[in-house]
Amino acid sequence: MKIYNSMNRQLEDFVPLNPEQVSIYSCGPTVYDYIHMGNARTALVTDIIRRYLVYRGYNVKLVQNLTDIDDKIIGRAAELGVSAKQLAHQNGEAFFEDSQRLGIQPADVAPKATEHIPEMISLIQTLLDKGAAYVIDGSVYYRVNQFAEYGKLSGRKPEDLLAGARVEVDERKEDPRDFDMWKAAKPGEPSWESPWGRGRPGWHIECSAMAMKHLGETIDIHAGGEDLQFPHHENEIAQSELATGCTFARYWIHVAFLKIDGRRMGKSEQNFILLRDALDNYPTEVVRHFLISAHYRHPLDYNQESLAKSEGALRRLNNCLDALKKYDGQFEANGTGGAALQDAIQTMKSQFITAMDTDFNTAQALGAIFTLVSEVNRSLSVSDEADAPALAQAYQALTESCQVLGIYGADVERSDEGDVEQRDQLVNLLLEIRQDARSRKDWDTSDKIRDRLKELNIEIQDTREGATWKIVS
RNA sequence: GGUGGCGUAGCCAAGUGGUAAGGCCAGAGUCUGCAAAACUCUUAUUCGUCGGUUCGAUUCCGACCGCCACCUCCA
Repeated sequence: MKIYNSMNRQLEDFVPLNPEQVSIYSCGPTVYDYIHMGNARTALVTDIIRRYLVYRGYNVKLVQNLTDIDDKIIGRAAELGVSAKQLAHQNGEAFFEDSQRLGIQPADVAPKATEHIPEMISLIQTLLDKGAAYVIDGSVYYRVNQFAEYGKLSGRKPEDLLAGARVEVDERKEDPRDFDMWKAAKPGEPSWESPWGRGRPGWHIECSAMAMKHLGETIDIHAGGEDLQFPHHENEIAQSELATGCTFARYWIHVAFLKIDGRRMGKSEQNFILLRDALDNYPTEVVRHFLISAHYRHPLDYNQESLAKSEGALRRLNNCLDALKKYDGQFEANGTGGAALQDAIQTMKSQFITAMDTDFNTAQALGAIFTLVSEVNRSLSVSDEADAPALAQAYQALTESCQVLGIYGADVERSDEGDVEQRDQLVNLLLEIRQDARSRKDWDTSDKIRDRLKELNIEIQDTREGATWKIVS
């Protein structure tokens, strides 16, 4: 298995530090609002990496943090007239809810910054003791020139950083590159007691402290949006590695940006798409398919057309899987046919693994899946029962792969079981009556049933084996 | 200004030093009382432009054009 490590800007063999358990830290959202599609992309990439590692036999411990105290939260809370704590709590809960709706499996640990203040203070103190930090007016700054490797993740040289005309100059800092780990409290803002007076943690120290607390001094995979590479991840490395003397993270994964209608999604552009809004308009699997239709290191554009394409692709997949379902488990059925299909199944399996093994190439993996879908449809269209064992295998191979990607079977049946059963019986009764009418060539009655059911979002399909129906939206 | 990335059919998107996955759309067909749905088939001598290396490049190198991201809070 290979992972593109942004630390070295190349594909590297993935060898976990501890073969018994792969550790992953994923930078979660700052909970000043509902999460948007960009957050969702990063969270989904992490989810799929984790699912795939599990599929490949690894145990995985995933930590995904929530930044629940920062300037934006304080500012937004003030606007809304609620406490920062309350706002962060609400949005944190909403984040879990939205993630679940996207079919993201919960992290093993979802630490919150405000619940790790002692760990952060302790880490800051360690850095102060090592001379890698200094205190000014109750704030603590990291002394970047104490860390010789600063810039190694983002590939930036000190002079490049210093030359940046856009760096905000804080005259009190020794070096423009220095960043705060502890911010002295301002009146009216939430604050915590510390050896340097009341204040709150800086953004970067949160992740260093929480990652190390829950995963140890060295973690296998650290993931986040590409915008976090600098300065956030760079600063995490500086803090953590200077404090422990160990490599902080062995593989750095950066997820490319999601764009909206060709433009960068941003507050200033007024084009934020919230995940919950997308999920109100499209099924979970469609949104997931869209998000993995391009490789995670390439930009992806969110627009109606793209989502419609994913809808079409999912329809094709689901039709195939629905048709295949009746063969589920029939491995021992009679018949030796389906040799070509057997080959196609093996090809799909190996292509799927090759694709995912190569830096989690979900787009390529989807290609393998859909190639087999065509193969299956072809086999199904000749409808040779001798193929049953091969079709059963195809069903299993397909659902297994799709479940790694989370594009099949994620939806939960929401309706009450009893009602569903009764509805099914009623619809089947109508179909029976319609069939009687059809055998009398009473097309008026037949069409009326079809049309009226259509109005109720129940679509009848006349096939060779008789009429079937399904709910459409 | 510095750093990095991208440019593949109508659209989206994989990919490889040896001759272009997959999806959507479109066209044709199968099925059907009609329809819808579904399924099948077809659709890039060509991978931004121009050079170079090579027996051979979309794939490597160089230049150019175009687009984008980061350097500031941001997934």
